[in-house]
Amino acid sequence: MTKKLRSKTPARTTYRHGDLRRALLEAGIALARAGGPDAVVLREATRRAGVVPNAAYRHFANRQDLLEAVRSAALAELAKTMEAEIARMRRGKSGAEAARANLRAVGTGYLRFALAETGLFRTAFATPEFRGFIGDPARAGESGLNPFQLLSKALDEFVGTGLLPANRRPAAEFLAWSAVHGFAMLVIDGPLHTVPRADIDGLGARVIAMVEAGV
Amino acid sequence: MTKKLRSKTPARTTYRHGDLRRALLEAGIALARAGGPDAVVLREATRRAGVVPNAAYRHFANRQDLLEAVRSAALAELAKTMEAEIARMRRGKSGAEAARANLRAVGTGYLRFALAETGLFRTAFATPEFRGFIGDPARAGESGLNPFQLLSKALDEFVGTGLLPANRRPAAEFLAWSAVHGFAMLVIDGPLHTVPRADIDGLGARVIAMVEAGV
DNA sequence: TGTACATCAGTGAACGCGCGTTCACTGATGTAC
DNA sequence: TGTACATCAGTGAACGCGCGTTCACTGATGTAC
Repeated sequence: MTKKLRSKTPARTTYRHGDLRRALLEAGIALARAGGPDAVVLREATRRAGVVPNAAYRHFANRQDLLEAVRSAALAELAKTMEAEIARMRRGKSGAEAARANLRAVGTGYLRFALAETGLFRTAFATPEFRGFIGDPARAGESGLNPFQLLSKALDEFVGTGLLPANRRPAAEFLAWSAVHGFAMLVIDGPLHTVPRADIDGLGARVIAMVEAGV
Repeated sequence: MTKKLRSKTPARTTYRHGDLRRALLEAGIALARAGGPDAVVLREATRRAGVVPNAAYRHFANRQDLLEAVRSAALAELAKTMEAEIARMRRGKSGAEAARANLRAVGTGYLRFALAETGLFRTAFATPEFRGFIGDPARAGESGLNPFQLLSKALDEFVGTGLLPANRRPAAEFLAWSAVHGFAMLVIDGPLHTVPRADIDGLGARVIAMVEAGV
């Protein structure tokens, strides 16, 4: 089937849309970016794609199905942000120094995404069970690892370079994740919401230091 | 799809209800307990109170006003759970030992409430800004301190007994809170949801230990 | 080569849903005289 | 003491809202012959 590239603008001259699935997904992502998971409204996505509401049912089973696709995209974007931070902070380091930079980058990238793309971040985690989060390759970044796997890898490296005793390694992901995730929530939705960005960055660094020291 | 419970009511014999405000608030709390903030539906609260929907407007300005009242009640309950844990764990200790027990109790009580009263916990924090959370006496427990103040006090005691250098005290609330809050989220909504309770308690203790060690 | 036809993407219209909220009312109650 | 009356808690009916979803359709496209 030949795919025609069409703009996302509603003015369509052909009867067929061309790539409606992609257009709906992108509209959904835009909605999530602006307003979080509840803003991913099927009718609004079709409106933005310049199509009648029920046309969406040719490409998604229902609203939930669209939302899941948006979630996957959000997780992949989170992974990419983390990977970029890792590449940046790790440059020119090796051994224990690199391992430290790596773990910090994982936390920093996570926070960076949470603060810059709040709507997508909330969408990524807006589901009971974080379904499929751990070990779903569809939600990965460039490296093929999803956000959870990037964290795991960073902790493995901590053990490998002797920064973390092997007996404290199990489940350490959840300690680190708790601290950084909780901090993100306090900033996004909570009492730190109105604190200036520079102070937030400083506090974020202390959270990550707490993880390094306490894990 | 969960079936919505329509509540029947003891038929009223008088024209006046008697204490409709309290009845609506309690219905709201029950709804929040069972289903979180979105479940606090004005019409359902009036149904449970055995009253016509618009009767609620004699006692609350609107739905949001009712929700705020429910939120306050939820925060007060959280404070009480924390106070109970503090009383229990602190018994017979003094000095640094008491300070440690106190901080642990703050974290443990917070987690205990989050896991036992998930709906109320989510309701308590279901608002931009956690409005009024820090320093609002209406949301306090028996001691007159709200949850945030209980944490602050515990950290002050850490400084007082020499467990924490004074220069690291500022904003330490947010480090501790991040870790424990994030952990609660991972358990309630996240990948730890299906982990057995005993393991959760063990992990929770490690989170709190991480805070103690890393703060 | 042209053309008949099957396929299926998008249309048009309509649904039921439960919600929050507004309006004009009714009737029990407490109080002033 | 009784009674008129103001107050205001709760009633009854109705609204508009936007949503997700279903149904029967139309018409552009690719392919078999």
